[in-house]
Amino acid sequence: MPELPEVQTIVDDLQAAGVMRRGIMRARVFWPNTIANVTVKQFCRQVAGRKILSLSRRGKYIVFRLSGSLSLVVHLRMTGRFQLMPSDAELCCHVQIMLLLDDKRVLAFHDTRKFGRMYLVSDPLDLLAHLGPEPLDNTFTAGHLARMLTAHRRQIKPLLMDQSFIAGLGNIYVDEALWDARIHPLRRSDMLNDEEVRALYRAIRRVLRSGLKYKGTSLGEGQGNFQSPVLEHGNNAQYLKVYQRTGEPCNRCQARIIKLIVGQRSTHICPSCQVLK
DNA sequence: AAGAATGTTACATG
DNA sequence: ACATGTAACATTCT
Repeated sequence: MPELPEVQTIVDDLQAAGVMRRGIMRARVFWPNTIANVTVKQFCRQVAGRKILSLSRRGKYIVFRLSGSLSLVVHLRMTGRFQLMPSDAELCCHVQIMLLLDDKRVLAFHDTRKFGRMYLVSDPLDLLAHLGPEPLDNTFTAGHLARMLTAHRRQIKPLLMDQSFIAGLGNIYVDEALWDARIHPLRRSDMLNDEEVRALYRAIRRVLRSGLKYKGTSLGEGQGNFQSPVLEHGNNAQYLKVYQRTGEPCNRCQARIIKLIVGQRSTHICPSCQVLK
């Protein structure tokens, strides 16, 4: 569910809520499969007594750097979220992991579909090495994107969704970026002209910045929907131009938005603005 | 009640 | 080797 702006919002919220410098008294695991690379027993033993030194994001991963050269790396997948609550609060049945902090608060990992994963690693770079560049980094330029695109001959949408190509984009923001750049999702990556590549570069950064500005995209009130650790929804949904707007008029040309399937994912386009050449 | 859902990955096929 | 398709993970919402 969460893409770069949602994950960054979660990291920012946890920092603002004062999670850094807090100690972890103990951990409880309710869904063992959430722990990806060690046993539940190892996880609980390793995490207890450590202090949270820093929090950061890489792609759609959250990295908790802990004391003693250990990092807790979390991927929320479709429905993962963090909740901060008093230690005497009742835990929802979808809470899969619970971290008891030394200030009488609980950092709960809530995940209805149970696809989320946590890793304990000594060096996060090992786990994150497969990721492509950060799209909002200063070092990521349009020229850089152009070279990356011509190195493949793939459909542009699945390529942008590929985390080893570029990190942090998912189904919503890719659809939005392609609409913004007027590019059909099935266009071959190496066939875009310079103008289209520059438009795509600007569009990717624009839609991500919009998501960040409005603290993420929440599409409804359901269990799987995006919610930040302080239990707030993001406000970016109102600025979406195509995602989940099937049948509604295009903001540029009034043509009706249509839905198609690309790379097994639902895809929303304006059939008039985004033509397959 | 069938189908879809903000993600990733292993495996199969062309 | 590379591009693409399928299934799996598990649950809720429409």
